[in-house]
Amino acid sequence: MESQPTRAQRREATAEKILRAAQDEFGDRGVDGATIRGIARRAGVDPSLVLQHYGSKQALFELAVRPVDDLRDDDVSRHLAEVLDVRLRELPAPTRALMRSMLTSPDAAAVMREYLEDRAEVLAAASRQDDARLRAELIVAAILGVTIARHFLELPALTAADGDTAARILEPLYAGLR
Amino acid sequence: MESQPTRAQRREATAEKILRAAQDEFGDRGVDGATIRGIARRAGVDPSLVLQHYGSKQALFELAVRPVDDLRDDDVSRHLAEVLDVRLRELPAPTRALMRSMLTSPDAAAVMREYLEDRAEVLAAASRQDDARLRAELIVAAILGVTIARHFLELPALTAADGDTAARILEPLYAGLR
DNA sequence: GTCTATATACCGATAGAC
DNA sequence: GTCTATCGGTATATAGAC
Repeated sequence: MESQPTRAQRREATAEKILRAAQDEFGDRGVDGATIRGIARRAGVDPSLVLQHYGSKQALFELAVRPVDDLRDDDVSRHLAEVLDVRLRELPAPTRALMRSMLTSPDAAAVMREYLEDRAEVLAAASRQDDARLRAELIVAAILGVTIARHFLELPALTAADGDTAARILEPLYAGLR
Repeated sequence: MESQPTRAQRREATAEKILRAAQDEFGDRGVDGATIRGIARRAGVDPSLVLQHYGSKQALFELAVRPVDDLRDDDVSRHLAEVLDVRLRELPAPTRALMRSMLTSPDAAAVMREYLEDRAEVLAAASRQDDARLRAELIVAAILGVTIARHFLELPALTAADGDTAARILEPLYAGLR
């Protein structure tokens, strides 16, 4: 119907490129440190296009940090090994952007809190312990700390370790949940 | 020798007041979010006095986040209960300022890494396990995550819990270190 | 549709009046 | 010693030229 890629398609492709650049920039510098200009530079577009497409820096941030479902948490017994294997390797760009900003942006903190509460609820639901909810929150908090120590602080032994080894050491935390 | 409080004493008192205000401001907004003007407002002094006393925002930050020795970690067996009891209650102002900025400021991240490495080294030294260092780093990382979840994300069950209960649940982590 | 130019608002830091 | 005034820089966001 149209010659080559549609105008709408080209516009869509540019928007995608900007969003990915935003995730990288937010992931490296945090909400406050990131700039529209920096995002545009990464995407290879004009700065005004960024706001043309997404309205404001804040709106773009909220799209950029929408958590990805990279974990299948239906199998609780495999939860730890899986999550650690994922968290110790590479962090998805939206997750990295969210974590980088959660201590300085109330909005990012709220998104992270809801995400962790969801995961804690799933974990606690499988248990019959009366303190299951506290145990579950301690587990997700511990994994959060390990992820920060690995990707943002780079503690040496933790950075060198693989997911299975770390999972074996943290395993006892899950025993109390059964 | 001098009438009432010395000029030097008054100057010292003002400097102290500014430093405490800076710890609060950095603790609430992070390095980037904090402003010289905001610190001066909290301290009830003129903005120019802040730089008059401390030279630059960065120099003031480095003084403000100097970690406090609030933990006696010579007794490893009591380590967990003690640290959790402290970390779950109130966070010292310098610690709070350091944690708030560690994800967005490379300098703050470096200070936090060194602090955690020190603590991990002390913990690992008491063990004869060959993976003691990794176990110790996992422990300090977990405590870091719990502290963030409690004071910055405010996970509900964790916020309501007391140190002893949380320590009892996390206790198995230490068993593997012996 | 894309980019240039700019309005508006803070910031850190400095110089100098009092 | 303390504060006023300001410099120079950078940010978001907008309006209009092309």
